[in-house]
Amino acid sequence: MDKQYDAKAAEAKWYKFWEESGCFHQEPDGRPPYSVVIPPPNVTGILHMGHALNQTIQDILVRWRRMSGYNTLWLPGTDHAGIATQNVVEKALKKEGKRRQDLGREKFLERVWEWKRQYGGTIVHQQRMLGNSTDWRRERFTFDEGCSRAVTKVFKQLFDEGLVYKGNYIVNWCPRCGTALANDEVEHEPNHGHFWYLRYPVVGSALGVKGELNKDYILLATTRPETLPGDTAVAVNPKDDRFAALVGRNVVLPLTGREIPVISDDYVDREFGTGIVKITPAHDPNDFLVGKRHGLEEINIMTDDAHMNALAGKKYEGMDRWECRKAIVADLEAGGYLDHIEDLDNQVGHCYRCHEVVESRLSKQWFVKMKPLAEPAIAAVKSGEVRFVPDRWSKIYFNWMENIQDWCISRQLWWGHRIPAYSVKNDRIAELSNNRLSESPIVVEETPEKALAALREAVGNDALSADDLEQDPDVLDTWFSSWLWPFSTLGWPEETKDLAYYYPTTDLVTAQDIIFFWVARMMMAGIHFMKKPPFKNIVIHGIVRAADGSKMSKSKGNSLDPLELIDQYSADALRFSIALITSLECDTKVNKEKFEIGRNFTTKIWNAAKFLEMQEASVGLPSLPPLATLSSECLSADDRHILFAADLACKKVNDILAQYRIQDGALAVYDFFWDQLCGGYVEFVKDSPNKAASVAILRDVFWKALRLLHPYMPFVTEEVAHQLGFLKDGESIMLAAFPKGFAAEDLAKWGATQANYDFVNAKREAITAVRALRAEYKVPPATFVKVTVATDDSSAKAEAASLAKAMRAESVDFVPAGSDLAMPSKLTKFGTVYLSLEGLVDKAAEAKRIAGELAKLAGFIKSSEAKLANENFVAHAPEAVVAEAQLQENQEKVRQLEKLAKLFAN
RNA sequence: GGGCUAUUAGCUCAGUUGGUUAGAGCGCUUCCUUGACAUGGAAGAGGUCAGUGGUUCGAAUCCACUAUAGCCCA
Repeated sequence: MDKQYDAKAAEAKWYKFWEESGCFHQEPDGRPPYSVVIPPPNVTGILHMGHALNQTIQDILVRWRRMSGYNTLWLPGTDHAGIATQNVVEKALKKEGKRRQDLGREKFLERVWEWKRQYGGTIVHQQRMLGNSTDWRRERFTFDEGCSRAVTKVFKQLFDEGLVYKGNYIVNWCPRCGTALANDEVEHEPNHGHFWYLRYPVVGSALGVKGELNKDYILLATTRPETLPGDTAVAVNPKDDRFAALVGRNVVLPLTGREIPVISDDYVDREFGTGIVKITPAHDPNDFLVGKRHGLEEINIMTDDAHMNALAGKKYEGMDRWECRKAIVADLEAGGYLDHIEDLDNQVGHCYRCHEVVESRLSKQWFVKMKPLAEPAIAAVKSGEVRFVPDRWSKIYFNWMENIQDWCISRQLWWGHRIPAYSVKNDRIAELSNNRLSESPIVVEETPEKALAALREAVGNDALSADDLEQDPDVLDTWFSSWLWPFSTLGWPEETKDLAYYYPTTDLVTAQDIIFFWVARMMMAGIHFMKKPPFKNIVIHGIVRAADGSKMSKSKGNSLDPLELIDQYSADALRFSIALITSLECDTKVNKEKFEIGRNFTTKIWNAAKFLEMQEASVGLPSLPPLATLSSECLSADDRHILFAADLACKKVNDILAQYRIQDGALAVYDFFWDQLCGGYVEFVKDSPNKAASVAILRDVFWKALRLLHPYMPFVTEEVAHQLGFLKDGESIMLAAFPKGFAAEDLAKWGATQANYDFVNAKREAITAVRALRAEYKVPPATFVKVTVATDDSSAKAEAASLAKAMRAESVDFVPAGSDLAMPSKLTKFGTVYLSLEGLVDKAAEAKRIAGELAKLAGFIKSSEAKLANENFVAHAPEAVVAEAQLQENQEKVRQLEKLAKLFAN
């Protein structure tokens, strides 16, 4: 083996091999399936730390299951990201001085597809760098033919079921993107705004705003004065006595002279502002609902790019909404309507794509009725059929699902699944229906041909031709295709073998921030269309944050690039580090230094492999005895210890991964490899009395360790497995069996027992104790010392040689337990170890140190005695005996220290 | 306003159904280049488990309240 591990070469080589030899791909068979669909990244995206974390977790689970005998599918793909992708292409067009309208819809879409062909592969290429074992032969795209068919079919079915409807409703509108947004595409952020207090004269009052409050005029507060021309009422709470006399009267809407009523509605918060609120049904979602309840007029005063229209009044027409705000405030002040202004911190909605301030806007949109879909999705989690990991996310899920609102699914974009709703052209309907209809019926069909047939029937005219039809210009929200991802990607609506075998998928792994966007909706779609929830377990992990806890963002410059980290530390290092520092319970804070952990571990593995190779060379690989031929008599305690430890590690890792405790698994395998294997056993092997047996054991547990590690560090484990000859050319560790530990009878035959395991751990404790004594008494590292161990354990003497080596002792003698030697000592589970101090020691300093330790011990003894004096403690505590033993240990320590105190006293 | 979560060593985090003197990694101090590995080894220092009260023989762990921080929804 080379002196150093070449990660870059190994990673390139093995990924190519895995992908080309079909290691990632399996076909349905008789084994149990384990399937996972990847959260499809945005096709315009590039790999970020969030992907690295999310996909590392998935790959660990997938590789573990694959090695454990499951027929495993991890399905990759991307989503078409309506707004984002359209924006990217529009930006490119802008450089050519064009707008998408200049090209026309068809030509523009060609451009987008062209862009997709050229750049859409970026992120899937980057995912390969991570080592993902995704089945690329099944890669899907939310806008590919199959997924698109699924979308159309679903839309029609929901329409036929009355669960999709078109309505004139208030929606979130992004004036920059020029499209409607779903509620959860709006991000609310704190804003330092103002409360403008306005006076509206009461109709019939002579004094108006100069008169008496709540008699001649009313006072209300608003955060959005520019919407004033759209006001159609002012409202008070029905329980608010202050304004009871005003309800039913009219007030004059300033600047317009329009008279609007004072209404009463429970929506109004008596404590907020003045307790009177202006109602603008066309520009505020709450006001919209109030308006519906009271039959108010809806006056839309803005254009779709947030400029004022003619209904806002001649003076304001054409102004942008912020400009108009200034103008209206100035005019209100000039007219004496402005009472005063206060500062107000509130929340303002922004577009999650472009960050423009979202405008509430009245428009015709398509919606999905969510309540009927949500109910079974709630039940599936309540019954335990689908489980959240960690469980607490189910509360968040319920909270959202139980307060669910209808989902606005139409988007005024070109890039996306066009809504399959058709009608007769507006200017043709009267003629074609023989003047029976003034407005065309809308039909929803999967193809234009079917739509034509349906419209012929609806209109009652068989002469209707394709040219008379028009399709709804809008497209569907990207999530309307993503929510079908777990089954559309498996071939639905076709009843494919894959679908029958791999659906429902097993685990879904995703971050907390898309539980609503995606997870909840997939639950609804899966249950509604497939009659089965789309997955059994929903594993939610945190978000990767910068070292200071803030969100990573390019604009802040605090983000880490996973590709850069791979380049610098290797993909294995990135994966292992991220697994080791990430708890499912909370967000992960990362900085560059954290990735050194993984890199150092890779180096350790490589060096340990080199050691094994050397040992094999010195013994002769063919002469290593098979483990089955070994028996207890020919093994040392350390041999038995590592066999037991390896067995323990295998069982632990399997158990931990079954609970999705990725971090604990990383720690367990790290501890086993570094501390047990390298720290303990390798040192022993160097001087093993039965070297051939020990090297054979080392080889066996090393191979187990590599496989335990493989899900975390796929590349280095593959490379080392081949270097050491565990695998032949053409084989892969990713298809090797995941270790489950040894057979119980083998462990028994080898004497690899818990007692032996504890014994060796005790022995290591004794070694540490002597090293600590050496350090305390400043014995130079090169000096050989004399050690005495007080123990009655007859097996201890067999360890004399290995103890001497580890303690750097010229002799290790044994005396019966309880012997009282006048030397510095430490109490260990192995026995009391004594260090002979033939060298020089500062007696005064020692005496002082010992006095300090005695004082500390006295404290412990006192508290132990108090416990034991407590009758309740003795009666209730099952560990009382242990506590008593503890007391004796402390008293033993005190005796030793007192003895030493005398030794140093003069 | 409604909901969720967190607070343990300088930092990032473990701590599984309450049970000896609370752990790991990084960082820090001291020492060591002896034949796998200085991307390493050895030994150390460092915590009244946010606070207060309660339950219990016993609380980092269970309960209540308080403080601080964060997230989601309205």
